[in-house]
Amino acid sequence: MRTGRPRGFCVEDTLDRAMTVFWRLGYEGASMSELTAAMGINSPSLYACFGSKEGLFRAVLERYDDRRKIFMDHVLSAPTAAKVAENYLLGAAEFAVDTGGQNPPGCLLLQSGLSCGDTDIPDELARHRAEKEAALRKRFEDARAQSDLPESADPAALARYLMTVSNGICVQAASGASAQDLRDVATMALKAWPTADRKVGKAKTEAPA
Amino acid sequence: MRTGRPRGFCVEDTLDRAMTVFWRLGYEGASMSELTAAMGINSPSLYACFGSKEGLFRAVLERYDDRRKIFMDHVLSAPTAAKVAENYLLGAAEFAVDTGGQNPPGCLLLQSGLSCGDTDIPDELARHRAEKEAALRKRFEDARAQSDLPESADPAALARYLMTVSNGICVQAASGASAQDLRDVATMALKAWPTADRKVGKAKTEAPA
DNA sequence: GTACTTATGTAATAAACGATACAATAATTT
DNA sequence: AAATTATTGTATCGTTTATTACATAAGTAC
Repeated sequence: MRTGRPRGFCVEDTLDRAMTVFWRLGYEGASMSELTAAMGINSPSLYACFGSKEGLFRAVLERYDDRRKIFMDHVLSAPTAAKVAENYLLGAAEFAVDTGGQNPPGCLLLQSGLSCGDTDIPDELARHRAEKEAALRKRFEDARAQSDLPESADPAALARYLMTVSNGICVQAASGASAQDLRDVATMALKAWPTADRKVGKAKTEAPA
Repeated sequence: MRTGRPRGFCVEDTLDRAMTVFWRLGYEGASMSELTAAMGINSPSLYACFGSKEGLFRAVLERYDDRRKIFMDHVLSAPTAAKVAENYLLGAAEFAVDTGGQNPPGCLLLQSGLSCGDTDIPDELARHRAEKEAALRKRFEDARAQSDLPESADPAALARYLMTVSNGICVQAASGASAQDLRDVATMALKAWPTADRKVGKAKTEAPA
């Protein structure tokens, strides 16, 4: 068994509390004293466990990703590309206003460091966001290969579109938009989703669903 | 005339340089030493002129608004609501990647302080964004009153939708998206724009101006 | 029980932060 | 020319920042 004095706190719990602080105040705005206070530990314990402030933040990011992965897996497993898009945007709308736990509305990947002073945190966050976009793109490539999307559709553009709206939704949530506001935005954005190709010589209008 | 030793620098020039720093590093990430270095003045001059770091930032915001107002006036003066939406989103796409001067891609109203430590900067920025949204909403209310928008259209929801996409575009730009990427996103988002109501038995469509 | 190993709490570290005191300077006003 | 007034450069203020020494505590291994 592991020797030495056992750790007196639960790593996951402290990460959740640190996440809330980073989320609310941003990476730079979150001071070590605020973090240790929220986590209920002293700084030496924090440094022994996470190495540095940046190390703590990366651990928080990893935990955040774990949670988002559950959501993304659910989204990506939808039967059609259109349903993937719908699940993603409506899910993002719900997620953005869900202050479950004590997290502020919005998205950690945006709030914690869209811009930053001395570190490469913004790049790191952009990379995480790009990963989500890549997952969507791949899903849409598959969909097109299976004729679930028209040939004229551009999987990368569709994925980017969804990410753009999703990020916008997070910003709106952080600014105080309501759940219904964001659902409406998501629903409207989905109206732009491509339908089957229409070839020349065929009827160009279609009845609304 | 004004007595005393004259100021040795141009206020507007220094504001532009400070804007770049805030834009790139965020409100908190921008240190006074970095600001004074970029502005080419010493801290006493800065404090004499702007009062404090926050005072400087608000002056920068005001200058930023002046510039955006020119853009918004142009957008709002478009003849139809649909054209307003198109000008706004495509304009946002151009603006977001335009690093004219030395500004980073994106939008100051997002990058400089989506989250922040000790000040109410995020609220202040949200208020500025809300003003833009309100201007759009008002324009769409007028449009609906003039039957330029269907009666079923919700001006507030339309304005919020555009702001959401616009904010998302700014985030994408800050993450390195290309101008063409963003134009494509804007174009796709515009596909969701409402067209004339179709009522049963009555033709409500009208010829475009 | 003694040695070893890891974690904890207190207190302190150097560096950076935003903000000024002060004397010198450069203009207008009388 | 003397008095007044605002700006400038240098150098520094007290705080706060992230990060550690160090002695003590709490476990396992022998």
